[in-house]
Amino acid sequence: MKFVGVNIKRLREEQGLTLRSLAKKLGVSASFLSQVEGGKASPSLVTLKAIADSLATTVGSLIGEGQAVQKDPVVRTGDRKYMQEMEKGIQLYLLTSRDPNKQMEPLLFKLKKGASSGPRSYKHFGQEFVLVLSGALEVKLNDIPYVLKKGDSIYFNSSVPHSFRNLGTKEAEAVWVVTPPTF
Amino acid sequence: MKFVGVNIKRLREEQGLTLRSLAKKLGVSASFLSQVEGGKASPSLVTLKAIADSLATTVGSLIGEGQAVQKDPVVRTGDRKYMQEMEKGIQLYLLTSRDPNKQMEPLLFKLKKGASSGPRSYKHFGQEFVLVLSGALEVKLNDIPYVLKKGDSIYFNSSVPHSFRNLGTKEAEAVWVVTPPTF
DNA sequence: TTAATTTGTTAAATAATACTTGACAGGGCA
DNA sequence: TGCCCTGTCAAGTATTATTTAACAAATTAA
Repeated sequence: MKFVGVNIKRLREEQGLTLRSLAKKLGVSASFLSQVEGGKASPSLVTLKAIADSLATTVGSLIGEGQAVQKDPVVRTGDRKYMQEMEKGIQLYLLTSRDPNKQMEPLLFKLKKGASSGPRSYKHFGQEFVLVLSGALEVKLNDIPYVLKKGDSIYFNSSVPHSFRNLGTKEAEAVWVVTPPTF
Repeated sequence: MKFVGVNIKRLREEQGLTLRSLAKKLGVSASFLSQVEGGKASPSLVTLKAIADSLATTVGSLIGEGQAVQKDPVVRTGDRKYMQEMEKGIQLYLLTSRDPNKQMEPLLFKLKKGASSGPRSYKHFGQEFVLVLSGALEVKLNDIPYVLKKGDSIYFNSSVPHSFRNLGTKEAEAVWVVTPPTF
């Protein structure tokens, strides 16, 4: 796992840290850190976590998870790819092109008047962010209802049971960003 | 690092995999996998990566990165916390409350007429998503300009040099989601 | 200039632990 | 009953994570 090292080295240098100073903070030898950076040694999970914390980043970042390069990064209003209706009256549009290395999945979420999603059983870990663009949306987390109007937003863990419902009298639109990507 | 194990176990069971079948796919012993799941042993980085791949997830997810529980998940339009002007005429508002375990950072991005950000030197790894809510925005990636109008969106790696500029004649608004969080 | 620190890197030794083998009890099913 | 499969544990082995110590090159101080 050499790619771990180069990232550590870059971050460390960017933060003006010396090999020894970082090593001291971590409680490991500078020599070992050097070997890790050079790909000549591979740290244990706990040390890697300590390194990530010290550099104010995540283990995932350090091992290069989600480092895709997009060819055509833009999705135009008219070119949004439509997902199947997940529930009656609920439409989803992809706001990015397909890419297995994406870290998040931005979607446009349209709910017709009265439409609601059943309580999604959590599939895997992750987090979600929703910003209401128009209309009114009720988001339930653990059966606790939150009413969101235009401009309101919400952030939560995907692991808590959650559902959406359009409360208003017209269609509701929202930006919905999920991590990690599921589509 | 016990929390690694429980996540593996849950995912494995969700996918209907037996301890031995998964172990065989990974090339490790079922016994060892059991110990890992039970927190009695800690896998090496490469094994953990293999596990993550086999379970169609990420190492970050497995070690529980970004598994926060938010107390008050909602941010109202009026309660958005204002960030300092990063550049002249550019305003940032937080769309979430502070939480060290967030995986992404959703921001509201307001650029006055003519405002532009200098080319951000990349600080660390990550990805960004921008959706234009009003006005027109020029995003430059590697000196390649993309003009985004209302409803257009863009997704790219933070590591490529990028900058923003308001092309229009009035203020431009955009949702800006960054991963991992920097604020 | 010269000496004294501090930088990153390497080789070899050791301490730790990742991983295996083999055996066990319990459950499902013929 | 018997057979096969499940997950778990103890003890051993093999691997490797980590340290110690020494080095050359670059910096800083005098």
